[in-house]
Amino acid sequence: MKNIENEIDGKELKSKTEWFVTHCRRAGLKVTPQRIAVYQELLKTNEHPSAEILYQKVKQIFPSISLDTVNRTLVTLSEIGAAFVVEGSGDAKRYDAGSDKHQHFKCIKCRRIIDFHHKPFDDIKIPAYINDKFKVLRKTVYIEGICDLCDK
Amino acid sequence: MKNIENEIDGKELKSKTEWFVTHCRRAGLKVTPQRIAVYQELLKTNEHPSAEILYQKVKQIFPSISLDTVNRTLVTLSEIGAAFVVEGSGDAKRYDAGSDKHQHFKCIKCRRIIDFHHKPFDDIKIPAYINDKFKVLRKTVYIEGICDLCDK
DNA sequence: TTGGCAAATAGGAGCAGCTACTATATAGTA
DNA sequence: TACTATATAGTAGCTGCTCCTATTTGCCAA
Ligand SMILES: [Mn+2]
Ligand SMILES: [Mn+2]
Ligand SMILES: [Zn+2]
Ligand SMILES: [Zn+2]
Repeated sequence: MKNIENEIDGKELKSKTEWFVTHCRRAGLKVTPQRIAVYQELLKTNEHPSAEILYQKVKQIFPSISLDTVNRTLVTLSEIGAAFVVEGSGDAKRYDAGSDKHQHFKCIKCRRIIDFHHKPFDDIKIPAYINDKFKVLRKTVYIEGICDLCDK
Repeated sequence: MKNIENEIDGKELKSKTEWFVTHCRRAGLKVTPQRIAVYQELLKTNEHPSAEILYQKVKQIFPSISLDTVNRTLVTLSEIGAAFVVEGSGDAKRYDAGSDKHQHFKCIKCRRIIDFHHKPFDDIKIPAYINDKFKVLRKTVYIEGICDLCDK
């Protein structure tokens, strides 16, 4: 098992931010401190935070930011491929800036979303009749259950 | 490809309802006309309706039913395994009474959820380190993209 | 460097989709 | 048939966005 739970280091944070800045410019988006802050907070965690959680974090270093800006920023990040939504049912949307291929285990009790990477899941083949009929953009595998902390 | 788009026939509706009734009794749940109606409407469609859609349908034959009852009933159905939620992001929960193994294609434009069945997706193996650490309840594979109707 | 402007933000109102509450009704049973 | 725990209808309340408007700001061009 490839452990992908280690946090991002300062060097990677910097290089990813640089990529993000050029990527924004290329997409005709302004590089605002709010956007940088939201993106960096998302990069720094592997807890798949909701907009509200990110809002609380960014507010500590940027007290005037609004929740709406965080939400809009997250939509923008998704559009340019700098983040994506991890699907959930009913609860708040959860975001991920992870660029490496990986999958998720979701605890139905505590709602934790835990990264793992299982190579065979990357390689599952989409049947031809789906590719012929639809324009496929993404395939997703996830596992649900009770996590180690909740199962006592 | 196994076509699973055909609608349920009267015979199957009846037998599934009978199963549902005994299953409710066994679980100590009362068999109310509202529960039967919601369950049957869910059986009759393969469009993965939201609570609101089901509410509109059931109301036609049961005008006094409340949206809350539909929502509560759907939670109950999920608890006893008579239905499940198809995950989505942000929108209303979508429900499925399908008992046969199958997967979903989700159109990101029109939000249609289309059934298909690809045997290899049933058989994907969960890595041992996940099974060892967590109690696995479900594994899910889905495909996202643009459906044939939206892609013009 | 500075000025103009389109894009972005802050703050708040509005809305959808549940979920909780309470009085009434009813399924299961004795 | 009568009793009681469960379920329902109607409504209020809550969460998580999304829309609206006035103000600010990043970016570009002069
Ligand atoms: Mn992840
Ligand atoms: Mn289905
Ligand atoms: Zn847990
Ligand atoms: Zn579509």
